[in-house]
Amino acid sequence: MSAATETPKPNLLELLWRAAPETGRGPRKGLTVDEVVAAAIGLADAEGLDAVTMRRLAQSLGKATMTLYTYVPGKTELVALMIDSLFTAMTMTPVEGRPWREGLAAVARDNYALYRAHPWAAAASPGRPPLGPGQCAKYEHELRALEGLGLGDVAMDDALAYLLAFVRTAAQDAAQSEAEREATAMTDHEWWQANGPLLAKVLDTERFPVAVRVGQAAGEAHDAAYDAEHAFAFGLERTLDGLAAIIPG
Amino acid sequence: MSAATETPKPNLLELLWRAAPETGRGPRKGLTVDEVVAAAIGLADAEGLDAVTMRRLAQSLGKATMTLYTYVPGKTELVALMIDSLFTAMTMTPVEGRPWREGLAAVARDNYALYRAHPWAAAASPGRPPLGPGQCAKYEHELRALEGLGLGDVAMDDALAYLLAFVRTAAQDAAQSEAEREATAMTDHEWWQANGPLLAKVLDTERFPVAVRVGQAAGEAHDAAYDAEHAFAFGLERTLDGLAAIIPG
DNA sequence: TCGTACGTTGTACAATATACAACGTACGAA
DNA sequence: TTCGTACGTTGTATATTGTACAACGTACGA
Repeated sequence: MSAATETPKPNLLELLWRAAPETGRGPRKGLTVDEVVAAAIGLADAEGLDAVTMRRLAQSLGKATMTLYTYVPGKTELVALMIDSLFTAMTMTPVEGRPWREGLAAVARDNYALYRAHPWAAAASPGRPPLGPGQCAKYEHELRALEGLGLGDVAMDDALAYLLAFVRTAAQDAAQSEAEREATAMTDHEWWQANGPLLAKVLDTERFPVAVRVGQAAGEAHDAAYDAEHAFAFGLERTLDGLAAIIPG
Repeated sequence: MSAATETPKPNLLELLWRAAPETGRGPRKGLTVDEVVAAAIGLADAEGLDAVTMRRLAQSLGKATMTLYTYVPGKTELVALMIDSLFTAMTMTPVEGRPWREGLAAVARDNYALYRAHPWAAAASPGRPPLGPGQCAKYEHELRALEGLGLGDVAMDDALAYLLAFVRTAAQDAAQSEAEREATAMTDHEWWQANGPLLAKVLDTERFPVAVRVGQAAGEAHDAAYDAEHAFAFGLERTLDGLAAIIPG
Protein backbone atom coordinates (compact mmCIF):
# COMPACT_ATOMS: atom_id res chain seq x y z
CA MET A 1 0.00 0.00 0.00
CA SER A 2 1.23 3.50 -0.69
CA ALA A 3 1.42 6.06 2.05
CA ALA A 4 -1.04 8.28 0.23
CA THR A 5 -3.71 5.56 0.14
CA GLU A 6 -4.01 4.71 3.82
CA THR A 7 -7.20 6.10 5.34
CA PRO A 8 -6.28 8.20 8.37
CA LYS A 9 -8.76 7.72 11.19
CA PRO A 10 -11.10 10.66 10.86
CA ASN A 11 -10.03 13.57 12.98
CA LEU A 12 -12.49 15.23 15.34
CA LEU A 13 -12.09 18.52 13.53
CA GLU A 14 -12.73 16.93 10.16
CA LEU A 15 -15.79 15.34 11.61
CA LEU A 16 -17.07 18.56 13.10
CA TRP A 17 -16.75 20.32 9.78
CA ARG A 18 -18.05 17.28 7.89
CA ALA A 19 -14.85 17.34 5.89
CA ALA A 20 -14.37 13.58 5.58
CA PRO A 21 -13.13 12.69 2.12
CA GLU A 22 -15.71 10.52 0.31
CA THR A 23 -14.29 7.58 -1.57
CA GLY A 24 -17.39 6.11 -3.14
CA ARG A 25 -16.22 2.53 -2.77
CA GLY A 26 -18.21 -0.18 -1.06
CA PRO A 27 -21.89 -0.27 -0.12
CA ARG A 28 -23.93 2.88 0.26
CA LYS A 29 -24.10 4.41 3.69
CA GLY A 30 -27.45 3.98 5.29
CA LEU A 31 -27.15 6.97 7.59
CA THR A 32 -25.43 10.31 7.90
CA VAL A 33 -23.44 11.74 10.75
CA ASP A 34 -26.17 14.32 11.22
CA GLU A 35 -28.81 11.65 11.65
CA VAL A 36 -26.70 9.86 14.23
CA VAL A 37 -26.03 13.07 16.12
CA ALA A 38 -29.67 14.15 15.98
CA ALA A 39 -30.84 10.81 17.32
CA ALA A 40 -28.29 11.00 20.11
CA ILE A 41 -29.44 14.49 21.07
CA GLY A 42 -33.05 13.35 21.11
CA LEU A 43 -32.16 10.49 23.39
CA ALA A 44 -30.10 12.68 25.69
CA ASP A 45 -32.85 15.28 25.90
CA ALA A 46 -35.44 12.66 26.71
CA GLU A 47 -33.56 10.49 29.17
CA GLY A 48 -30.23 12.12 29.90
CA LEU A 49 -26.74 11.49 28.63
CA ASP A 50 -26.49 8.21 30.49
CA ALA A 51 -29.25 6.83 28.31
CA VAL A 52 -27.14 7.50 25.21
CA THR A 53 -25.40 4.16 24.97
CA MET A 54 -24.09 2.95 21.68
CA ARG A 55 -26.53 0.08 21.83
CA ARG A 56 -29.62 2.15 22.44
CA LEU A 57 -28.60 4.76 19.94
CA ALA A 58 -28.01 2.17 17.25
CA GLN A 59 -31.30 0.50 18.06
CA SER A 60 -33.17 3.78 17.75
CA LEU A 61 -31.67 4.13 14.30
CA GLY A 62 -32.50 0.58 13.25
CA LYS A 63 -28.87 -0.46 12.91
CA ALA A 64 -26.47 -2.73 14.71
CA THR A 65 -24.37 -1.28 17.48
CA MET A 66 -21.06 -1.42 15.71
CA THR A 67 -22.44 0.36 12.68
CA LEU A 68 -22.20 3.61 14.58
CA TYR A 69 -18.44 3.36 14.54
CA THR A 70 -18.56 3.90 10.82
CA TYR A 71 -19.88 7.38 11.42
CA VAL A 72 -18.12 8.30 14.63
CA PRO A 73 -14.75 7.15 15.97
CA GLY A 74 -16.05 6.75 19.50
CA LYS A 75 -18.37 8.06 22.11
CA THR A 76 -16.17 10.98 23.09
CA GLU A 77 -16.32 12.38 19.61
CA LEU A 78 -20.05 11.74 19.44
CA VAL A 79 -20.64 13.93 22.48
CA ALA A 80 -18.48 16.68 20.99
CA LEU A 81 -20.56 16.51 17.83
CA MET A 82 -23.78 16.67 19.84
CA ILE A 83 -22.68 19.81 21.61
CA ASP A 84 -21.48 21.54 18.48
CA SER A 85 -24.79 20.70 16.87
CA LEU A 86 -26.59 22.38 19.75
CA PHE A 87 -24.45 25.45 19.27
CA THR A 88 -25.26 25.54 15.58
CA ALA A 89 -28.99 25.47 16.24
CA MET A 90 -29.14 27.70 19.31
CA THR A 91 -31.09 30.95 19.24
CA MET A 92 -28.79 33.95 19.21
CA THR A 93 -30.52 37.15 20.16
CA PRO A 94 -29.20 40.05 18.08
CA VAL A 95 -26.82 42.10 20.15
CA GLU A 96 -25.10 44.55 17.85
CA GLY A 97 -25.82 48.19 18.43
CA ARG A 98 -27.35 47.64 21.84
CA PRO A 99 -25.86 48.87 25.10
CA TRP A 100 -23.18 46.44 26.16
CA ARG A 101 -24.95 45.40 29.33
CA GLU A 102 -28.09 44.46 27.47
CA GLY A 103 -26.13 42.61 24.86
CA LEU A 104 -24.16 40.57 27.36
CA ALA A 105 -27.29 39.84 29.36
CA ALA A 106 -28.88 38.51 26.17
CA VAL A 107 -25.84 36.34 25.51
CA ALA A 108 -26.05 34.99 29.03
CA ARG A 109 -29.74 34.27 28.79
CA ASP A 110 -29.39 32.52 25.45
CA ASN A 111 -26.71 30.29 26.90
CA TYR A 112 -28.69 29.66 30.05
CA ALA A 113 -31.74 28.69 28.02
CA LEU A 114 -29.63 26.33 25.93
CA TYR A 115 -28.16 24.55 28.92
CA ARG A 116 -31.45 24.39 30.75
CA ALA A 117 -33.07 22.85 27.69
CA HIS A 118 -30.23 20.34 27.32
CA PRO A 119 -28.87 19.80 30.83
CA TRP A 120 -26.54 17.03 29.71
CA ALA A 121 -24.67 19.57 27.58
CA ALA A 122 -23.85 21.77 30.55
CA ALA A 123 -22.22 18.84 32.30
CA ALA A 124 -20.40 17.54 29.24
CA SER A 125 -19.20 20.72 27.55
CA PRO A 126 -15.68 21.75 28.36
CA GLY A 127 -14.56 25.28 29.12
CA ARG A 128 -13.01 25.62 25.69
CA PRO A 129 -15.04 23.60 23.20
CA PRO A 130 -13.34 22.36 20.03
CA LEU A 131 -13.50 24.68 17.05
CA GLY A 132 -16.47 23.19 15.25
CA PRO A 133 -18.78 25.23 13.06
CA GLY A 134 -21.31 25.72 15.83
CA GLN A 135 -18.72 26.86 18.32
CA CYS A 136 -17.20 29.25 15.79
CA ALA A 137 -20.51 30.83 14.90
CA LYS A 138 -21.36 31.13 18.58
CA TYR A 139 -18.00 32.64 19.41
CA GLU A 140 -18.30 35.16 16.61
CA HIS A 141 -21.79 36.16 17.64
CA GLU A 142 -20.96 36.53 21.29
CA LEU A 143 -17.76 38.45 20.72
CA ARG A 144 -19.75 41.04 18.83
CA ALA A 145 -21.49 41.92 22.07
CA LEU A 146 -18.07 43.01 23.30
CA GLU A 147 -16.86 44.69 20.11
CA GLY A 148 -16.23 48.42 20.05
CA LEU A 149 -16.19 48.87 23.79
CA GLY A 150 -12.55 49.77 24.00
CA LEU A 151 -11.41 46.36 25.18
CA GLY A 152 -8.32 44.76 23.73
CA ASP A 153 -8.70 41.51 21.87
CA VAL A 154 -7.34 39.43 24.72
CA ALA A 155 -9.60 41.15 27.23
CA MET A 156 -12.59 40.46 24.99
CA ASP A 157 -11.81 36.77 25.05
CA ASP A 158 -11.21 36.81 28.80
CA ALA A 159 -14.48 38.59 29.45
CA LEU A 160 -16.52 36.27 27.28
CA ALA A 161 -14.99 33.13 28.76
CA TYR A 162 -15.69 34.50 32.22
CA LEU A 163 -19.34 35.21 31.43
CA LEU A 164 -19.91 31.86 29.76
CA ALA A 165 -18.30 29.90 32.56
CA PHE A 166 -20.65 31.55 35.02
CA VAL A 167 -23.71 30.72 32.94
CA ARG A 168 -22.71 27.14 32.35
CA THR A 169 -22.10 26.52 36.03
CA ALA A 170 -25.35 28.20 37.03
CA ALA A 171 -27.32 26.04 34.60
CA GLN A 172 -25.49 22.94 35.74
CA ASP A 173 -26.20 23.63 39.40
CA ALA A 174 -29.83 24.32 38.58
CA ALA A 175 -30.17 21.06 36.69
CA GLN A 176 -28.46 19.15 39.44
CA SER A 177 -30.61 20.49 42.25
CA GLU A 178 -33.66 19.79 40.14
CA ALA A 179 -32.52 16.23 39.49
CA GLU A 180 -31.81 15.68 43.17
CA ARG A 181 -35.22 16.96 44.12
CA GLU A 182 -36.88 14.58 41.67
CA ALA A 183 -34.71 11.64 42.64
CA THR A 184 -35.43 12.05 46.33
CA ALA A 185 -38.73 10.33 46.92
CA MET A 186 -39.13 12.48 50.00
CA THR A 187 -40.95 15.69 50.71
CA ASP A 188 -39.10 18.46 52.47
CA HIS A 189 -41.17 17.69 55.51
CA GLU A 190 -40.22 14.02 55.50
CA TRP A 191 -36.58 14.87 54.96
CA TRP A 192 -36.56 17.25 57.88
CA GLN A 193 -38.34 14.77 60.06
CA ALA A 194 -35.74 12.14 59.23
CA ASN A 195 -32.64 14.32 59.49
CA GLY A 196 -33.78 17.11 61.76
CA PRO A 197 -32.90 15.46 65.07
CA LEU A 198 -29.35 14.69 64.01
CA LEU A 199 -28.82 18.13 62.54
CA ALA A 200 -30.21 19.79 65.63
CA LYS A 201 -27.76 17.85 67.75
CA VAL A 202 -24.78 18.51 65.57
CA LEU A 203 -25.28 22.04 64.35
CA ASP A 204 -24.87 23.78 67.63
CA THR A 205 -24.68 27.52 67.56
CA GLU A 206 -21.55 27.44 69.64
CA ARG A 207 -19.40 26.00 66.87
CA PHE A 208 -21.27 27.39 63.87
CA PRO A 209 -23.00 30.60 64.92
CA VAL A 210 -22.86 32.39 61.59
CA ALA A 211 -23.47 29.28 59.52
CA VAL A 212 -26.58 28.33 61.43
CA ARG A 213 -28.00 31.84 61.30
CA VAL A 214 -27.28 32.44 57.62
CA GLY A 215 -28.15 28.92 56.57
CA GLN A 216 -31.51 29.16 58.22
CA ALA A 217 -32.24 32.53 56.65
CA ALA A 218 -31.19 31.32 53.21
CA GLY A 219 -33.18 28.14 53.56
CA GLU A 220 -36.32 29.99 54.47
CA ALA A 221 -35.89 32.64 51.79
CA HIS A 222 -35.53 30.37 48.80
CA ASP A 223 -37.75 27.41 48.45
CA ALA A 224 -35.58 24.89 46.66
CA ALA A 225 -37.38 25.22 43.35
CA TYR A 226 -36.80 28.94 43.12
CA ASP A 227 -33.26 28.75 44.42
CA ALA A 228 -31.51 28.04 41.14
CA GLU A 229 -33.23 30.77 39.17
CA HIS A 230 -32.48 33.22 41.93
CA ALA A 231 -28.83 32.26 41.91
CA PHE A 232 -28.69 32.85 38.17
CA ALA A 233 -30.32 36.26 38.40
CA PHE A 234 -28.09 37.30 41.28
CA GLY A 235 -24.96 36.00 39.63
CA LEU A 236 -25.71 37.59 36.29
CA GLU A 237 -25.94 41.05 37.83
CA ARG A 238 -22.74 40.48 39.78
CA THR A 239 -20.96 39.24 36.68
CA LEU A 240 -22.02 42.23 34.62
CA ASP A 241 -21.00 44.57 37.43
CA GLY A 242 -17.65 42.84 37.54
CA LEU A 243 -17.14 43.27 33.82
CA ALA A 244 -18.21 46.90 34.04
CA ALA A 245 -15.04 47.54 35.99
CA ILE A 246 -12.89 46.89 32.93
CA ILE A 247 -15.13 48.42 30.29
CA PRO A 248 -14.12 52.03 29.65
CA GLY A 249 -16.78 54.69 30.09
CA MET B 1 -38.73 -8.92 64.53
CA SER B 2 -39.87 -5.77 66.22
CA ALA B 3 -39.94 -2.47 64.40
CA ALA B 4 -37.47 -0.99 66.83
CA THR B 5 -34.88 -3.69 66.15
CA GLU B 6 -34.52 -3.39 62.36
CA THR B 7 -31.29 -1.67 61.38
CA PRO B 8 -32.14 1.24 59.10
CA LYS B 9 -29.69 1.55 56.24
CA PRO B 10 -27.21 4.19 57.37
CA ASN B 11 -28.15 7.64 56.21
CA LEU B 12 -25.62 9.78 54.39
CA LEU B 13 -25.87 12.42 57.09
CA GLU B 14 -25.31 9.89 59.86
CA LEU B 15 -22.33 8.64 57.97
CA LEU B 16 -20.89 12.10 57.45
CA TRP B 17 -21.14 12.82 61.14
CA ARG B 18 -19.98 9.31 62.05
CA ALA B 19 -23.17 8.92 64.03
CA ALA B 20 -23.84 5.26 63.24
CA PRO B 21 -25.12 3.43 66.31
CA GLU B 22 -22.64 0.72 67.36
CA THR B 23 -24.18 -2.59 68.33
CA GLY B 24 -21.17 -4.60 69.37
CA ARG B 25 -22.53 -7.86 68.03
CA GLY B 26 -20.69 -10.05 65.56
CA PRO B 27 -17.03 -10.02 64.54
CA ARG B 28 -14.84 -6.98 65.10
CA LYS B 29 -14.62 -4.53 62.24
CA GLY B 30 -11.30 -4.64 60.54
CA LEU B 31 -11.44 -1.09 59.23
CA THR B 32 -12.97 2.28 59.94
CA VAL B 33 -14.88 4.58 57.66
CA ASP B 34 -12.03 7.03 57.92
CA GLU B 35 -9.53 4.48 56.70
CA VAL B 36 -11.70 3.64 53.74
CA VAL B 37 -12.20 7.28 52.88
CA ALA B 38 -8.52 8.10 53.29
CA ALA B 39 -7.50 5.25 51.02
CA ALA B 40 -10.04 6.37 48.44
CA ILE B 41 -8.71 9.91 48.53
CA GLY B 42 -5.18 8.66 48.10
CA LEU B 43 -6.20 6.63 45.10
CA ALA B 44 -8.12 9.51 43.57
CA ASP B 45 -5.25 11.91 44.08
CA ALA B 46 -2.79 9.52 42.50
CA GLU B 47 -4.78 8.26 39.55
CA GLY B 48 -8.02 10.18 39.34
CA LEU B 49 -11.53 9.39 40.44
CA ASP B 50 -11.96 6.81 37.69
CA ALA B 51 -9.29 4.71 39.36
CA VAL B 52 -11.36 4.57 42.54
CA THR B 53 -13.27 1.39 41.83
CA MET B 54 -14.65 -0.69 44.63
CA ARG B 55 -12.30 -3.50 43.61
CA ARG B 56 -9.14 -1.47 43.59
CA LEU B 57 -10.05 0.34 46.75
CA ALA B 58 -10.79 -2.90 48.57
CA GLN B 59 -7.59 -4.42 47.25
CA SER B 60 -5.54 -1.49 48.50
CA LEU B 61 -7.05 -2.09 51.93
CA GLY B 62 -6.42 -5.81 51.85
CA LYS B 63 -10.10 -6.71 51.93
CA ALA B 64 -12.60 -8.24 49.56
CA THR B 65 -14.62 -5.95 47.38
CA MET B 66 -17.94 -6.41 49.09
CA THR B 67 -16.47 -5.69 52.48
CA LEU B 68 -16.53 -2.02 51.60
CA TYR B 69 -20.29 -2.07 51.59
CA THR B 70 -20.18 -2.65 55.32
CA TYR B 71 -18.66 0.77 55.76
CA VAL B 72 -20.35 2.68 53.00
CA PRO B 73 -23.76 2.13 51.42
CA GLY B 74 -22.47 2.71 47.89
CA LYS B 75 -20.08 4.61 45.75
CA THR B 76 -22.13 7.80 45.69
CA GLU B 77 -21.94 8.11 49.44
CA LEU B 78 -18.24 7.29 49.37
CA VAL B 79 -17.53 10.23 47.11
CA ALA B 80 -19.55 12.52 49.35
CA LEU B 81 -17.49 11.34 52.30
CA MET B 82 -14.27 11.92 50.40
CA ILE B 83 -15.22 15.49 49.62
CA ASP B 84 -16.33 16.29 53.13
CA SER B 85 -13.07 14.86 54.40
CA LEU B 86 -11.18 17.21 52.10
CA PHE B 87 -13.17 20.12 53.49
CA THR B 88 -12.36 19.10 57.04
CA ALA B 89 -8.64 19.07 56.33
CA MET B 90 -8.35 22.08 54.05
CA THR B 91 -6.27 25.05 55.02
CA MET B 92 -8.42 28.04 55.95
CA THR B 93 -6.52 31.29 55.95
CA PRO B 94 -7.73 33.53 58.79
CA VAL B 95 -10.00 36.22 57.42
CA GLU B 96 -11.60 37.98 60.35
CA GLY B 97 -10.71 41.59 60.83
CA ARG B 98 -9.19 41.96 57.40
CA PRO B 99 -10.59 44.16 54.62
CA TRP B 100 -13.38 42.27 52.93
CA ARG B 101 -11.67 42.10 49.59
CA GLU B 102 -8.57 40.52 51.07
CA GLY B 103 -10.63 38.08 53.06
CA LEU B 104 -12.68 36.96 50.09
CA ALA B 105 -9.58 36.67 47.94
CA ALA B 106 -8.06 34.41 50.59
CA VAL B 107 -11.21 32.29 50.64
CA ALA B 108 -11.06 32.02 46.87
CA ARG B 109 -7.41 31.07 46.86
CA ASP B 110 -7.86 28.45 49.57
CA ASN B 111 -10.63 26.87 47.56
CA TYR B 112 -8.67 27.08 44.36
CA ALA B 113 -5.69 25.41 45.99
CA LEU B 114 -7.92 22.65 47.31
CA TYR B 115 -9.46 21.88 43.96
CA ARG B 116 -6.17 22.10 42.14
CA ALA B 117 -4.64 19.65 44.60
CA HIS B 118 -7.61 17.30 44.25
CA PRO B 119 -8.97 17.86 40.75
CA TRP B 120 -11.45 15.02 41.03
CA ALA B 121 -13.20 16.91 43.82
CA ALA B 122 -13.90 19.91 41.63
CA ALA B 123 -15.65 17.71 39.12
CA ALA B 124 -17.56 15.68 41.68
CA SER B 125 -18.62 18.27 44.22
CA PRO B 126 -22.07 19.66 43.78
CA GLY B 127 -23.03 23.32 44.07
CA ARG B 128 -24.58 22.70 47.49
CA PRO B 129 -22.65 19.97 49.27
CA PRO B 130 -24.43 17.93 51.97
CA LEU B 131 -24.15 19.27 55.50
CA GLY B 132 -21.27 17.19 56.75
CA PRO B 133 -18.86 18.39 59.42
CA GLY B 134 -16.32 19.54 56.88
CA GLN B 135 -18.82 21.48 54.85
CA CYS B 136 -20.24 23.11 57.98
CA ALA B 137 -16.86 24.22 59.25
CA LYS B 138 -15.98 25.51 55.82
CA TYR B 139 -19.27 27.37 55.48
CA GLU B 140 -18.86 28.95 58.90
CA HIS B 141 -15.31 30.04 58.16
CA GLU B 142 -16.13 31.48 54.77
CA LEU B 143 -19.22 33.31 55.90
CA ARG B 144 -17.13 35.16 58.43
CA ALA B 145 -15.31 36.84 55.58
CA LEU B 146 -18.68 38.40 54.74
CA GLU B 147 -19.83 39.15 58.26
CA GLY B 148 -20.28 42.72 59.41
CA LEU B 149 -20.25 44.25 55.96
CA GLY B 150 -23.85 45.35 56.03
CA LEU B 151 -25.15 42.49 53.93
CA GLY B 152 -28.34 40.68 54.89
CA ASP B 153 -28.10 37.00 55.74
CA VAL B 154 -29.57 35.90 52.43
CA ALA B 155 -27.20 38.17 50.51
CA MET B 156 -24.27 36.73 52.42
CA ASP B 157 -25.23 33.26 51.32
CA ASP B 158 -25.79 34.39 47.74
CA ALA B 159 -22.44 36.13 47.61
CA LEU B 160 -20.53 33.19 49.00
CA ALA B 161 -22.19 30.68 46.70
CA TYR B 162 -21.41 32.95 43.78
CA LEU B 163 -17.75 33.23 44.69
CA LEU B 164 -17.34 29.51 45.33
CA ALA B 165 -19.03 28.54 42.09
CA PHE B 166 -16.58 30.69 40.21
CA VAL B 167 -13.58 29.16 41.92
CA ARG B 168 -14.76 25.61 41.46
CA THR B 169 -15.37 26.11 37.76
CA ALA B 170 -12.05 27.85 37.26
CA ALA B 171 -10.19 25.00 38.95
CA GLN B 172 -12.17 22.45 36.99
CA ASP B 173 -11.40 24.12 33.67
CA ALA B 174 -7.75 24.36 34.64
CA ALA B 175 -7.57 20.69 35.49
CA GLN B 176 -9.36 19.72 32.33
CA SER B 177 -7.15 21.72 30.02
CA GLU B 178 -4.14 20.28 31.82
CA ALA B 179 -5.45 16.75 31.41
CA GLU B 180 -6.16 17.32 27.75
CA ARG B 181 -2.69 18.64 27.18
CA GLU B 182 -1.18 15.58 28.81
CA ALA B 183 -3.47 13.15 27.05
CA THR B 184 -2.69 14.57 23.65
CA ALA B 185 0.52 12.93 22.57
CA MET B 186 1.07 15.85 20.26
CA THR B 187 3.04 19.03 20.51
CA ASP B 188 1.33 22.29 19.64
CA HIS B 189 3.41 22.33 16.50
CA GLU B 190 2.29 18.88 15.44
CA TRP B 191 -1.32 19.71 16.21
CA TRP B 192 -1.20 22.82 14.13
CA GLN B 193 0.49 21.00 11.32
CA ALA B 194 -2.25 18.38 11.35
CA ASN B 195 -5.21 20.68 11.75
CA GLY B 196 -3.93 23.96 10.38
CA PRO B 197 -4.85 23.40 6.74
CA LEU B 198 -8.44 22.51 7.56
CA LEU B 199 -8.83 25.41 9.96
CA ALA B 200 -7.34 27.83 7.48
CA LYS B 201 -9.86 26.69 4.89
CA VAL B 202 -12.82 26.81 7.18
CA LEU B 203 -12.16 29.81 9.37
CA ASP B 204 -12.45 32.45 6.71
CA THR B 205 -12.47 36.03 7.87
CA GLU B 206 -15.60 36.68 5.87
CA ARG B 207 -17.84 34.62 8.10
CA PHE B 208 -15.93 35.00 11.38
CA PRO B 209 -14.02 38.26 11.28
CA VAL B 210 -14.11 39.04 14.98
CA ALA B 211 -13.68 35.43 16.07
CA VAL B 212 -10.59 34.93 13.94
CA ARG B 213 -9.02 38.18 15.07
CA VAL B 214 -9.74 37.71 18.76
CA GLY B 215 -9.04 34.01 18.75
CA GLN B 216 -5.65 34.56 17.23
CA ALA B 217 -4.78 37.29 19.70
CA ALA B 218 -5.92 35.20 22.64
CA GLY B 219 -4.07 32.15 21.38
CA GLU B 220 -0.84 34.05 21.03
CA ALA B 221 -1.17 35.83 24.36
CA HIS B 222 -1.66 32.80 26.56
CA ASP B 223 0.40 29.77 26.04
CA ALA B 224 -1.89 26.94 27.03
CA ALA B 225 -0.12 26.20 30.30
CA TYR B 226 -0.51 29.72 31.58
CA ASP B 227 -4.05 30.09 30.30
CA ALA B 228 -5.85 28.57 33.24
CA GLU B 229 -4.02 30.52 35.91
CA HIS B 230 -4.64 33.68 33.97
CA ALA B 231 -8.34 32.94 33.74
CA PHE B 232 -8.47 32.44 37.49
CA ALA B 233 -6.67 35.70 38.25
CA PHE B 234 -8.83 37.62 35.80
CA GLY B 235 -12.05 36.05 37.02
CA LEU B 236 -11.23 36.58 40.68
CA GLU B 237 -10.82 40.32 40.19
CA ARG B 238 -14.04 40.50 38.18
CA THR B 239 -15.89 38.50 40.81
CA LEU B 240 -14.70 40.73 43.63
CA ASP B 241 -15.60 43.82 41.62
CA GLY B 242 -19.03 42.35 41.05
CA LEU B 243 -19.53 41.73 44.73
CA ALA B 244 -18.28 45.22 45.56
CA ALA B 245 -21.41 46.54 43.90
CA ILE B 246 -23.61 45.16 46.66
CA ILE B 247 -21.31 45.75 49.61
CA PRO B 248 -22.14 49.07 51.24
CA GLY B 249 -19.36 51.61 51.58
C1' DT C 1 -15.77 -8.49 -15.37
C1' DC C 2 -13.52 -8.85 -11.29
C1' DG C 3 -10.67 -7.40 -7.30
C1' DT C 4 -10.93 -4.86 -3.46
C1' DA C 5 -12.31 -0.97 -0.42
C1' DC C 6 -15.52 -0.37 2.75
C1' DG C 7 -20.30 -0.61 5.14
C1' DT C 8 -22.59 -3.80 8.22
C1' DT C 9 -23.01 -6.97 11.81
C1' DG C 10 -22.49 -10.84 15.59
C1' DT C 11 -19.60 -12.24 18.83
C1' DA C 12 -16.28 -11.45 22.35
C1' DC C 13 -13.97 -9.15 26.18
C1' DA C 14 -12.69 -6.47 30.01
C1' DA C 15 -14.51 -3.62 33.38
C1' DT C 16 -18.11 -1.49 36.24
C1' DA C 17 -21.43 -1.41 40.64
C1' DT C 18 -23.75 -4.17 43.49
C1' DA C 19 -27.37 -8.12 44.84
C1' DC C 20 -27.29 -12.41 47.20
C1' DA C 21 -26.14 -16.22 49.94
C1' DA C 22 -22.81 -18.82 52.51
C1' DC C 23 -19.74 -18.78 56.33
C1' DG C 24 -17.74 -17.77 60.65
C1' DT C 25 -17.15 -14.72 64.70
C1' DA C 26 -18.12 -13.14 69.17
C1' DC C 27 -21.62 -10.77 72.13
C1' DG C 28 -25.74 -11.23 75.37
C1' DA C 29 -28.84 -13.88 77.55
C1' DA C 30 -29.65 -18.28 79.75
C1' DT D 1 -20.55 -21.73 80.74
C1' DT D 2 -23.33 -22.26 76.72
C1' DC D 3 -25.72 -21.26 72.78
C1' DG D 4 -28.52 -18.47 69.51
C1' DT D 5 -28.11 -14.91 66.54
C1' DA D 6 -26.60 -10.32 64.75
C1' DC D 7 -23.40 -8.99 61.85
C1' DG D 8 -18.64 -8.74 59.43
C1' DT D 9 -16.56 -10.97 55.49
C1' DT D 10 -16.33 -12.93 51.12
C1' DG D 11 -17.08 -15.57 46.40
C1' DT D 12 -20.06 -15.79 42.95
C1' DA D 13 -23.27 -13.92 39.77
C1' DT D 14 -25.69 -10.40 36.90
C1' DA D 15 -26.71 -6.64 34.09
C1' DT D 16 -24.36 -2.83 31.85
C1' DT D 17 -20.87 -0.37 29.47
C1' DG D 18 -17.53 0.84 25.26
C1' DT D 19 -15.30 -1.12 21.66
C1' DA D 20 -11.87 -4.70 19.25
C1' DC D 21 -12.13 -8.13 15.77
C1' DA D 22 -13.37 -10.93 12.02
C1' DA D 23 -16.77 -12.52 8.78
C1' DC D 24 -19.72 -11.18 5.12
C1' DG D 25 -21.54 -8.87 1.27
C1' DT D 26 -21.93 -4.74 -1.72
C1' DA D 27 -20.81 -1.91 -5.51
C1' DC D 28 -17.15 1.07 -7.56
C1' DG D 29 -13.01 1.49 -10.57
C1' DA D 30 -9.91 -0.51 -13.50
